[in-house]
Amino acid sequence: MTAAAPRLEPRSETLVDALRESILTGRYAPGTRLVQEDLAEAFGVSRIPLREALRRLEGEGLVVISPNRGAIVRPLAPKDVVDLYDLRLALETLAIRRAAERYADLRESTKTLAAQARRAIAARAMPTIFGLDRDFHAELAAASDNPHLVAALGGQWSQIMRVMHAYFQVANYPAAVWHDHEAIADAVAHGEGDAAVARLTTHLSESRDAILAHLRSNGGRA
Amino acid sequence: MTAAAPRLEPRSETLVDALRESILTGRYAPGTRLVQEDLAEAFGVSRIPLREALRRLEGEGLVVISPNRGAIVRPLAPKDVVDLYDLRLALETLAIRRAAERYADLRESTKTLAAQARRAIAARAMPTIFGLDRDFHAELAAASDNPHLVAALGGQWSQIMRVMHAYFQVANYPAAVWHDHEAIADAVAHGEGDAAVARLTTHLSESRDAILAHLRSNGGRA
DNA sequence: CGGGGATGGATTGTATACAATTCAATCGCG
DNA sequence: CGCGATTGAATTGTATACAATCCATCCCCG
Repeated sequence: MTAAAPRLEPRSETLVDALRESILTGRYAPGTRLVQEDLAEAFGVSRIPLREALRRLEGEGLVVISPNRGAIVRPLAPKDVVDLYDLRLALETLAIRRAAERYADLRESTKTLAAQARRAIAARAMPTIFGLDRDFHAELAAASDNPHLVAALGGQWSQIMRVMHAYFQVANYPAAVWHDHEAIADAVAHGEGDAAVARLTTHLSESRDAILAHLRSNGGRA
Repeated sequence: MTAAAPRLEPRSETLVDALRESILTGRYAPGTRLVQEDLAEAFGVSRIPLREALRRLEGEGLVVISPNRGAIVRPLAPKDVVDLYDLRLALETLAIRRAAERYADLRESTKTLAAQARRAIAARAMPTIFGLDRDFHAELAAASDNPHLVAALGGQWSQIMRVMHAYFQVANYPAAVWHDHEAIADAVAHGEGDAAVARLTTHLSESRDAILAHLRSNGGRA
């Protein structure tokens, strides 16, 4: 297992995931210059697939590429946190409204969602928790039956993860998060869009404020 | 001057614009295979910058790339029109709300917007009209002072343009469009978010329904 | 005839090599 | 001593060449 397994997918695919991971976890801090040759050597590939990976991350908003000047990890100011959560609220509100409209078709998946939330309350390992949070919101998006919305939310989620990681390195997930998730899932399952949206609104506001408070106390650097 | 002027920007930059244009205008129809070598020869470049251009268009949702199978122009079904307009309404609603909140800071640009709309009523050339419509909504997005929202809307706009082009090849812009724009701009300029959103909602619904009716009568292919 | 597997052309994926651009440090001139 | 031009290393952008993959066709065997 130490030797590389034979590749099934193109290098640029795995590169995107590896680079994204490195950025989300803060291994490459905001503002860091991403020199193509260095990265290529680090990942054991040539610059060609690496450049494509950077282009895709640019599309996700994780890196900024200036022509002839190279790529940097996108800086992240407190205002970005506010803006991102504002946008996310609008998108997830739409997702919930559409999901609640078709709740009859969703009985199974919403039950799964709520059960997942309840199980998550017991979880402790940080990567697991991140994954569960991500999965919950991804499923919620999928329930909207709007692929374009799903894509838009997927793109934003990378940014959100970056923000959350900066925060949750020190603090722990408040248990309230999972109760919010359960409440949202239940409301959607009963077609109560307004209730679900209301809960989501406070859910996101609290997350955002907690992150902002943490950032400010730490001195929001770039 | 017939010879190519010295390039200022990288080839891939101009390529993205050229390819996007070709897709938006329908020169490359939905579902068309985009063979790298053919395109590279057509544009007089190698495949390397072309591949990067395709990656960026993938990020905009204009093309779909399957590993080892190549790229195609993204298909566009009637449901996509519904989903896109649903998403667009949510995004522009947020833009308007935020813009209306800071209307005091926006006096100049909203005046420009409204004036632009009035001038547009007289316009006749199709490319001009498209540009004016695009500019209006882009300025509206910018007025929100949320760069992430601007980026999200910018990505969606490519899709919208594709949809609109399919429609407006035969029909003409109804003059009502510009009156809607003017009304929206005025409402924003006075901080009346609700009124602006209401007008936007009908504006988009009408556009969407007109496009759907046209698509259905023509037989919605791919 | 009918189906499973080999085979070759077409196409994508990647490495290497080279050209073009940027940026900073240095030099020359006033 | 100050300031603009110059030069060169570092880095990005692109072309060419080659390897890997896919897909349709054909062949062989039942």
